[in-house]
Amino acid sequence: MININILREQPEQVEAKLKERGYKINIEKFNMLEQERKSVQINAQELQELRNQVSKKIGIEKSKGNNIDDLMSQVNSTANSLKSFEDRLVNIQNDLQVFLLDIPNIPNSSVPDGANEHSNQVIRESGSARSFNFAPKDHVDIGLLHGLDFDLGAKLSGARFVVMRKDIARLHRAIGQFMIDTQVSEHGYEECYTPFLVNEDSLIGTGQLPKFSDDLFITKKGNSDEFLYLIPTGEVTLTNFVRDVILSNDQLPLKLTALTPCFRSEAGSYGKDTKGMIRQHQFEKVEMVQITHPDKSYEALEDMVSHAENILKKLELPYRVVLLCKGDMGFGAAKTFDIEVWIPSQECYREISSISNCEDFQARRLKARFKDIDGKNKLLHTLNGSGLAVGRTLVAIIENNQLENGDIQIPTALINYMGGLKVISANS
RNA sequence: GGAAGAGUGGCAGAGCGGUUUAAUGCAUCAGUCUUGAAAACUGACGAGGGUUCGCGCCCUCCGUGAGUUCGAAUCUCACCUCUUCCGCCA
Repeated sequence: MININILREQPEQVEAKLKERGYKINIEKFNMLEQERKSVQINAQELQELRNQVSKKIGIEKSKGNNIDDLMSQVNSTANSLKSFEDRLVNIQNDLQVFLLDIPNIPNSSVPDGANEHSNQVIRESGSARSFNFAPKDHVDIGLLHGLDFDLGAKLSGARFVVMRKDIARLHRAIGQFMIDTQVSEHGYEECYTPFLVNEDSLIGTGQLPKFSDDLFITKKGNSDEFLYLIPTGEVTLTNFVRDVILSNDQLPLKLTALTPCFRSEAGSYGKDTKGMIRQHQFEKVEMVQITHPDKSYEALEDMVSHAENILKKLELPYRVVLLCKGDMGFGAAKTFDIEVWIPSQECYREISSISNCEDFQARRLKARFKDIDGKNKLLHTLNGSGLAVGRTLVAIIENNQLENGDIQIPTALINYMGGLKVISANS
């Protein structure tokens, strides 16, 4: 949620900045809502004050045994209009909230202009795409030899689900373990285990709701009308740790990580990446979250990018770091770096991590604050990023490390996690 | 799933229809004293919002949501969470 005060004071600037990221804000509507809110709120509060004072008097006079009829009629005469102003205030504040919750974050000034991914900037590349002396296969064909079974996934659950068996299943598990171990032991994150089902408040806090309910899976509790959402990312649970919390300065930064499954409906991506593991309804991801002092968040963003890069370096996978332009960023982000890994079969880089500084956008929704040295409560900054997506990493390893006979070479960093296995063989 | 009890400011804990501005203690912060610290003393000390150039004034919040009342932390109803016991269960 953007700062309503900035919207009040500099509506034109806000409008211009949001336009750059492709959002048209209705300033006229906002001004109307604000104007009404103001007058209704003042009226309501004045009547409340009157009621409070008269009620107090009634108590005093009554205890003295005096007649209170006049006071009673005085307060009763305003009761109806008080009720109506109070109701109107609730409604108008609701409308304002809905209006504000719909608005995406304002991009940081260091974010390049541009309407879509074509304007993203490649910051750096690492490693070079391996040259094959045979025609490399894609991970679906190689995976077929190793226990990667999309047909079985479809039978059990439908499209965009997969079953892994044998060495591939183990490799997948090894990747996740390796990643979270590295985040904890080398990068100083606190390991967490969180629920995978969350309530509405949590999703509003991180910005998935109310706007993007289409992208989520909803679960019903038995036959009751209670329901919970499956998390689309570990960001939701980890970031919501600080919802309604006031941290002290010495608790910052909070660095959290978790290996969680993620569930996405992928509504609106029909026909995109239909083959293979790139885009699944269910996948695993190691999430990094940092909760920082507002002065430190951009430093933390750079750190988090390096933390994700470190994983790819250890896995010896070629990748590049991309700075997203204004038009390509997610709803809550003020600045985002994507890390893309080389996928030989597609001869292109594909997103394997996305790391964002949300500044105080989520913190305002979450009421996540800290007590500054001046004793005032101020909003924190929240950052999140993948470190990394496990399924896509598996794809990258399968394809980049394939041998001509269909075997897959295990990256050195994972050999211990594979019980010493250096190659997984198609015949085993 | 059943039974009983409980949810009040950072923590502990009083208040159970009006003169409360939520007592008191601990913790925290500032000051006095001290070479310094501790102790003692003095004072400050929840959150959000409205309005004002500012001092300030005002509103809302005692698990959540409805309700009763001129007036609710206090009464009623529903829900949530926690504790204890019983049942079931990985």
